[in-house]
Amino acid sequence: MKTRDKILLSSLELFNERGERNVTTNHIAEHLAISPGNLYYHFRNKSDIIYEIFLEYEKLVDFYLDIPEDRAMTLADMTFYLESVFDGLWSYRFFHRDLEYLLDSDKRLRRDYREFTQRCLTAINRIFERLAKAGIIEEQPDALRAAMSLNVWLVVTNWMAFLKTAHAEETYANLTLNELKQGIYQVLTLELPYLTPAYRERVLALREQYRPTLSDQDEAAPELSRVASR
Amino acid sequence: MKTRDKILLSSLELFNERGERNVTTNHIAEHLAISPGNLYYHFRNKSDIIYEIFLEYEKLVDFYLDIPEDRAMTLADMTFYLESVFDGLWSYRFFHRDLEYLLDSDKRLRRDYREFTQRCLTAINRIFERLAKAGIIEEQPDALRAAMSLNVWLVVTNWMAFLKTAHAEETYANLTLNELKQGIYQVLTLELPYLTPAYRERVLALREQYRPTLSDQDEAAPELSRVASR
DNA sequence: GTATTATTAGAGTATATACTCTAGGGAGTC
DNA sequence: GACTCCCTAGAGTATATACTCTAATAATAC
Repeated sequence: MKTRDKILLSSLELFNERGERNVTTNHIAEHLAISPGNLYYHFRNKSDIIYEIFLEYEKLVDFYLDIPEDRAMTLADMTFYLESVFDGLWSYRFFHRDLEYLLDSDKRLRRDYREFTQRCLTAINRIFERLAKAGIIEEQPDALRAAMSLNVWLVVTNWMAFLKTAHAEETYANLTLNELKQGIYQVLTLELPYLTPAYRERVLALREQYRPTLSDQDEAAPELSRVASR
Repeated sequence: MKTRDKILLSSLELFNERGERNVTTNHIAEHLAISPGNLYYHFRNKSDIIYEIFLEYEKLVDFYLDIPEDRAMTLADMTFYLESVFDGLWSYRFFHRDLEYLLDSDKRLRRDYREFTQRCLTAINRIFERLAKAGIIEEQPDALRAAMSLNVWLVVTNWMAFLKTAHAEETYANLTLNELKQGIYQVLTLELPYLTPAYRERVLALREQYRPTLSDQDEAAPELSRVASR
């Protein structure tokens, strides 16, 4: 593997583990057992590393959220979208942690992220449209669907931050993909009132699979899981 | 005003303006035209300053979310809760920006914030209970109400971050309290399907008052407002 | 082989940051 | 006046951080 790619990979790994703020370029070089000079030969600065990682993230999610138009949408499709999005969030989880600082430090990133958000919102909107067309949820006026999509986005992008604050200990290392996917429970909660009678039971059953469990939660905070799942 | 209080006030102001990460203790001292030594006479370290500011924030929100039990809840009450919470978010808006880093750097803060979140969730839950009792929303099973409350929390605490990323420019200074309160539109969107026929129209009208407007939004991102409000 | 280019090491640097230390001023008390 | 206590100034420091510079080595082209 090329040094350049190794740098990107290690950076992502360290950022995810410790948070971008706690990872310096020297750390990255040290972790790879290369010199700082070498690192700066491949990247002009730290921002460039982050920006390239973002481009990967963007590409991944864009790929996941590419909605085929040739057939009716199924529940399996919806599950795939949800699972994929949370997989993406997981793989690049450092990103949303320091998002605002990152956007303030890099104009390209701000611009691109803004457009990325926009595309995601549009994709969510389209998924709702298609779910309605497939008879899974009821048709809704455009304005409502847009507001619902935005709420889905807010819940999805904030779920991880919530989980981390809900933990008792420094949770950055502790968090698991499984816990993260309990966010799907919350997203499906948003959809509940709009389900058609034909699909209601099936979606409820699906949702049940993501219900937060006591065992997954931090034992030091049992009251939380109780509130979230009672 | 005592120097100690001036330090807290200036810190909050600078944190809100520039983000905690971009404000050093030396900046704070300089802004107040006092010496670093003086600052450190009053506070052992930066964490202590942040912690005390959090205690104020906590106190404020706890005060806002103290739900009286002696009478039926009204729409005006609900509006008050929503407005108050967003006022609080606004006054201490630096806090949620760097939340995860702050919690990782201060165990007291992590513990207290966790309990704070818990209290807020409980309060939201109680508000839903009382709204149901007052005939404003339909009664819901406990589990659903809990999941809904959590979604409200996620939307409320993430709304500001979303707004800031939606802006084209460094938006930290640009954001206004008015824009922030459009988050109420999103929260009311969550409640819509559960409203009783008796109150449906009134809440829709209330919600309309918070609908994001084009003029408030960044002109460089008109497509966003369109999606959010069409 | 030789010339050229790509890659790497590693010491070094300018700046920033959180925080310390010492000396002393002012106000009240005796 | 002297003593005490609270507060303040401001120079200073250890460490970290992003990044640079030079020289050398490996790879490739001719």
